[in-house]
Amino acid sequence: MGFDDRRAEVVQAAWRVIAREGLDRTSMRAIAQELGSSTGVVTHYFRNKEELTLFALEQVFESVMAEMRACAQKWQGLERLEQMLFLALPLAMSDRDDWKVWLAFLGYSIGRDRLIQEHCKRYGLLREILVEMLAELQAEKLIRPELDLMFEANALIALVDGISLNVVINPEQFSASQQQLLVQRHVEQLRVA
Amino acid sequence: MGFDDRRAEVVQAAWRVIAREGLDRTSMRAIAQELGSSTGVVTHYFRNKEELTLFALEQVFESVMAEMRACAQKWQGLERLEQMLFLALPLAMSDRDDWKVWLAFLGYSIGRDRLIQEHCKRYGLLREILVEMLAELQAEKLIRPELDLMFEANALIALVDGISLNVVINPEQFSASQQQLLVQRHVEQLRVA
DNA sequence: TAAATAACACAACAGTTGTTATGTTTTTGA
DNA sequence: TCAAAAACATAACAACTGTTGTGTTATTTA
Repeated sequence: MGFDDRRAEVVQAAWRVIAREGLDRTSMRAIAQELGSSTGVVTHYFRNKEELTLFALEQVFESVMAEMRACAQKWQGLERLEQMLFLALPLAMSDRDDWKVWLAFLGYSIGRDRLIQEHCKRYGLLREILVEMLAELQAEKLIRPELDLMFEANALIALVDGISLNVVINPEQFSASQQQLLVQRHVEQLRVA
Repeated sequence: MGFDDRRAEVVQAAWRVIAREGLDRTSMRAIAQELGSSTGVVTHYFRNKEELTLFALEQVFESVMAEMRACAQKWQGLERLEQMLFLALPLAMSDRDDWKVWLAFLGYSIGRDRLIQEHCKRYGLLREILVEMLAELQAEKLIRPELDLMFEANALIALVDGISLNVVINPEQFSASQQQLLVQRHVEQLRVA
C-alpha cells in the first residue's frame, strides 16, 4: 500500500467522522481514533488540518465528477442530462452521507473566504460541464434555442442543491422517485416545443 | 430598555459574528466583544451557548415568517405566492447575511440530532403555510387540480433553498432578477392550462 | 433613603483544540 | 546485512473553549 492509498484512508476516516459528528467536532484525535491509529498518522500525511480539509473537499467532489464522466458515456440526449443530475442526488442512504459532508463544508465555509473560494471553483467546474452539455443539446435541437445556457446551468445546480439539502435535513419529505420527478419536470421544460 | 430588548441585542450581536466569522468561531467572548461588553452579559441572558444558539435560530426564522405574514395581506392569487417566495430570497445584500447565518446553522447541525430536529420543525411550519396557500389557490381554480400539494410545497422550498445557497456561496452567479425569474417560471408551471 | 434585585465585570476552572518535537518501530535500498 | 528513510506513537505546548463563581455597579422597590 503506497503513500496515496494510505492518505486516502485517512481522508475516508475523516469523512466518516464528519458525517457522523459534524465538521467542527472532527478533531485530529477523532480522525485518528476512527482510523484506529494515533494522531501521528494524520499529521504525517497532512501538514495541518486545513490541508486535510481541502483535500477531503476535493475528494468528495472528484468522486461525483468521476461518476458523472462515466455516466456521460452511457447515455445521450436529454436522458444523459437527466441521469447525470440523478446521480448527484441523494437517492440512496449512502449518497446522503456524501451530502452531509458537503453541507457541513458549506456551513463551515461561512466566514472563511479561502473555503468559499474553493467552493466557487468547484461549482464553476460543474457549471462548465453543464453548459457544454446544454450547448450540445441545443446544437442537436433538443432544447429550446433561446435559452441562456449559463443561467440554465445555474438553475439546474440550484435545483439539485435545494433538493439534496432538504433530503439531508428532512429525509422523509423527498422519496427517491420524488427527487427524480422534480428534476425530470425541470429538464422537460427545456425541451423544444 | 427591558429584558427582552437587551436579550435581542445579544442575539443580534451573535448574528453579526456568525455572518462574519462563521458559527464555530462565534465564541461567547466574541459575541461579548461584538456587543462591546463582557461575557457576563451573554451568560446573564442565556443559560448556556445552546440556548443562545437555538434562540438565534428561532429569531432568524421568525423574522422571515413575520415578513411573510405581512406580505400575505398585501397580495392575492398566484402573485401572493410569488411575492412570499421572493422575500425569502437573498435579493439584497442584507438578506444575504440572514442566509449566511441560516446556512451556517444547517452545516453546524450535521451530526447534531437536536439541531436537525429544530430544522425539521421550522421547515414543517413553512411547509404547512405553503400547503395551505396552495390549497386556497386550488380552490380558486388558479392552479392545476391534480397537484400533490405537499410535494409542490416541498418543491418550492427546495427551489428557494437551492437558489439561496448558491447566492451565498457565489453571489455573482444569480442576479436578483434571475432569482425571481426562476421562481416565477416554477410557479407559472402550477397555473391551470 | 435603605434594602433588594437586576445588570454587568472579571477571574479561574477544567477540558479540548491544532501543532510540534521527540521518540520508536518498520520498511526500504544499496 | 545495515544504514537510511519512511511510518507511526507518544507527550507536551500554548491557545482557546464553555461554564461557573464571586465580586461590583446600577436600578428598582418598599
